[in-house]
Amino acid sequence: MPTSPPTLADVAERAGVSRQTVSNAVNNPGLLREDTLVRVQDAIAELGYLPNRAARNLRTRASHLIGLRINPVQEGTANALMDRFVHSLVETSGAVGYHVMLFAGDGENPLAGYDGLLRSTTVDAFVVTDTYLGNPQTAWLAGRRAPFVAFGRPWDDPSAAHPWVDVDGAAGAEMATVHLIDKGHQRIAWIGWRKDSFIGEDRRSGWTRAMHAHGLSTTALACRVEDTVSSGGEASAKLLDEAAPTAFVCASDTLAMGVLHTLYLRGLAPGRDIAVIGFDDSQVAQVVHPGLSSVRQPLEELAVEVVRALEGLLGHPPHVGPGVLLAPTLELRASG
Amino acid sequence: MPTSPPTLADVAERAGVSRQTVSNAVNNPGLLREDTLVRVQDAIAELGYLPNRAARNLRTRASHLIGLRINPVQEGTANALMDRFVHSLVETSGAVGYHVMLFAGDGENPLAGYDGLLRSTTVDAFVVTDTYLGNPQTAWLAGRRAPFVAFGRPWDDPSAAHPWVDVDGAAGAEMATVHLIDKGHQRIAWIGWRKDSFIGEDRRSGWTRAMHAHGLSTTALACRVEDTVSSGGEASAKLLDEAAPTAFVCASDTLAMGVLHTLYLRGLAPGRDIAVIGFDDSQVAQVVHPGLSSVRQPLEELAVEVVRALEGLLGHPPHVGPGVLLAPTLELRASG
DNA sequence: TTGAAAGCGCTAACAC
DNA sequence: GTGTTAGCGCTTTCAA
Repeated sequence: MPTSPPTLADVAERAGVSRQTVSNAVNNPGLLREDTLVRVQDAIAELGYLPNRAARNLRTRASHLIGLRINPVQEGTANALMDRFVHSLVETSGAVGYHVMLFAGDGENPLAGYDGLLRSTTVDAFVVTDTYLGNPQTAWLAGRRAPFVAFGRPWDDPSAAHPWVDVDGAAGAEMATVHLIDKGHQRIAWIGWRKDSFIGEDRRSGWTRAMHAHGLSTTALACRVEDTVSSGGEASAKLLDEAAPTAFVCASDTLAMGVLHTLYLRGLAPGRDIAVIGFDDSQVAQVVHPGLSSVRQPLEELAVEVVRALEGLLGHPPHVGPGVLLAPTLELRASG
Repeated sequence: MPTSPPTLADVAERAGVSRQTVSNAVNNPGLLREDTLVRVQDAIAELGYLPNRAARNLRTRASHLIGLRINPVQEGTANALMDRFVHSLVETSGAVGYHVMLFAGDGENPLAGYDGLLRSTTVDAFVVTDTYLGNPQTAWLAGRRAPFVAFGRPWDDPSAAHPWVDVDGAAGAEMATVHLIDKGHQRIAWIGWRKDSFIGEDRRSGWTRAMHAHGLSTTALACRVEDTVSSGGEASAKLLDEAAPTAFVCASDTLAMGVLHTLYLRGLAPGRDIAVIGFDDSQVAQVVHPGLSSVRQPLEELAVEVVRALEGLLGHPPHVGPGVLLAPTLELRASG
């Protein structure tokens, strides 16, 4: 920068008022007389004044920064929620004066990073996303009375008092299954994650619910595997051999890609011979031939709710609303 | 938070020294006598002291924040560089005491956001990524003497004096083409972007170079289209009809997915009948059947160079090194 | 409605 | 080596 930016004092001098009056013009314009306000605002505009963040942060004991820990990209999977979520969060929080600051998780210790940022008052609050890991952060943060909003329900502790926002995975799987039933399918298989995944079991319950509600049996039509393409491929091959399903609903697009792979090897056409629906509406689902139908999480809407919760948390007095559960949508393409 | 965190004064009192000595213990430990240092460090540890960021920022006139503008996710494409790059950047910059702060671009005005963050001294520097747009930011930032590092060469102004880091797209396309030539292909087609894309033309030149170096003709084997799956599909269909290529090198994985689509429709097996190589090594390339070979950008290494440049820029005195051009790698899968 | 005084927590400069 | 003084730019009393 050529020279240091103008300060409150510069504006005050130019407008012929005191520094406090300028501060009021910025933060409580209602307090000023009309003509004074105009004069100060003119001076602000002429000088291109903007309050110094560090000074304001020091004084108000707030950084207007939201901390978000990001994990390494999972190569070889179709997982790409974060990209969309992060962007939505940045947009939404920016609109109410907050910025998103990223920090890295080291995988080993999920708490790493949180503590330091809190103690150094670098961030005002956190958005915690990887609540599926068994969730030590949320408990720890809650114990520390640190403000945070979780993307993900407190599965293991329904009485948890922190604000959260989540997507109704069961409703998503149910929607996909009902759609297939409406198209005439009766033997609809489920390929999901291992039983220790709350999210996986939740999604699976939507499939079960839809099947049973329509008087259809789920026996031998489900399996639980690792979230990899090859697992999805093997699971679908086995199911095709042993249970002859006409459709698959999967807990992820990654698994669904495995199913498409198996169909391809067997000369079966997705959508025509066998229907396939994935989960998350990843870029992969969008560009793969012939198009993979998928349950799409409303991440934009979710970010709005997260920011709303954040505002409550950081308000005076702080306010914690009830958890918010959003309904996903079904993106239909040629596969289902 | 239950109570406000300890300050320098708290530590000083506990260690029986002055505040300045504690500050020195943190920032210039070499200045202290051994036993004093130990005493202060003990007090720091006992209290869990960490310097208050806002105060330090105010005093040192630095925020230790790097601004990164992110754009909306491009749905329907395979573009996913940012996710990997952002993570690498966060990790690398975190290691040297910087955090990455995100802000949103509004698409309309590419300068929006930059100015305010600069004037409010919210960030120390920027990392500018979307230099392909015609690049108004870099020129504007340079004119404003704002510290920034570009991911992307100053295509339109080779004399630009700002630090930049880029990936050698021509080398990537060349590598892919040479690989195909080594496998015996002679009629290798190029599907690239429209001519106004510097990056696209750069990558294309690698294909041309490899072909000519091996005495192969490029006539009628290239086309330039929009970066969409359907464009890639149509272009490859036309090329197959009119020029009978045995292999395709594409400027993006998105285009390559279009090629795979065409091959599928014609009953041609990728890799066996027709080879296909994409660009960027997206998740799509990794999970699609039967595996899409792709040129992979070394984003981790790139982030390291970006941070190195940033450190130079923010050092005393500031130092601007020459631009850095990194070589991509070739990820081979069944398609090529 | 406006201004004066104080201080957020820290570090740079200097005196001891 | 260590302590003292001053001040970064802002907002929050409180007085005028």
